[in-house]
Amino acid sequence: MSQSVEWSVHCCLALAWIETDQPVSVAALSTWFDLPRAYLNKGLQALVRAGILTSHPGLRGGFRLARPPEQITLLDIVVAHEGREDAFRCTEIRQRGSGVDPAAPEFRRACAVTTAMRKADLAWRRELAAQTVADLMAAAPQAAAARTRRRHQSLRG
Amino acid sequence: MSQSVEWSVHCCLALAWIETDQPVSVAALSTWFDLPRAYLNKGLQALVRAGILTSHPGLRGGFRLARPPEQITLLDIVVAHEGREDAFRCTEIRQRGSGVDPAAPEFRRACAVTTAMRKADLAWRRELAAQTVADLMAAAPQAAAARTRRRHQSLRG
DNA sequence: GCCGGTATACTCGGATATATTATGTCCGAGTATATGTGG
DNA sequence: CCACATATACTCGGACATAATATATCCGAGTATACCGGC
Repeated sequence: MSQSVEWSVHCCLALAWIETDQPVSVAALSTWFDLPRAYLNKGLQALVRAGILTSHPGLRGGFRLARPPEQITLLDIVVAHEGREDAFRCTEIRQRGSGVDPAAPEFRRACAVTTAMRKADLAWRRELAAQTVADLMAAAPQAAAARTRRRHQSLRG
Repeated sequence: MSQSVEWSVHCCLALAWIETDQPVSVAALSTWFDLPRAYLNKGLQALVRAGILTSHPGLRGGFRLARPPEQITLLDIVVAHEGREDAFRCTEIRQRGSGVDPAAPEFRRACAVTTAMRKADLAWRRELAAQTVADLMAAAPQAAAARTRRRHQSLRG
């Protein structure tokens, strides 16, 4: 899985802990987490396209959460990066080779292999969808939230 | 996910349906499924290293299942290709940046983000481990098994 | 007819290219702010 | 002192390189078979 997913989740957490409407620049976030600024920006753009964040150009610009942390799931963030399609791609190799009629009734039903894989994929997605950014905020230690707010304060000073 | 996973599962199904101890060459398998022979071989080698298949060189050589279909899970096959580690890689970015003491007590506990991701990963693995090749044999239409056996017969003729 | 040695055709296995994707970098368009100027 | 035009510094956004990985291919080492000659 893309590294950007991890970065994005931590950035969303930080933006949620700030508890303010003023945007946070990618420069600040990249400094806080010691990440390559330009590439982090690329990842956050994906979240903007997915409607998870909103971006604001100009001085004092940056990124904000597009909606409350309770309404942002891990699945949302993962899908923003990896896309909505399953990790397992069925290419229907059961229909390949000579002497196979693609119109045969047996192919009306989905491939058994694909069905099994999709079942696992759905379980994975179900767990991701059950965890919101707000849940992570509650699970993380208070020190993490405090550190984020401290860092945010020291921006203006 | 690697394409080889799909190929491997279908090959294991074929080997199970054959119901014989004589090995099947990668040449035959690649013909049956219309796949690149050499690259399919590479994928099956991974299964051999994982102990799922056994390989037999020489004339009339090929691949066999190393154990009964009931004892081969989808997780076994996936792990043989993708490795045992989680798709999500935690790089502990919570500890990065200036003014963070890596020895702080808060870091004794696992990263909340990683924990959430791992929970989803475990659910995925649980579903994969619950499905054996034998289960797939039962779920697939009889026509698939029959076609495989027919193909195997026509090898010697 | 039977046995043993040998040639052979076929097998896997790993070393070697190519294509695709992920990662990383750079610079420009655009905007909110700060500043200076005139009223 | 206030309003306004302007300059400016800072923002994101996408176009452009590089590294890593997945995909594909080729050729060699090794083996079970088939063949052939000798007994």
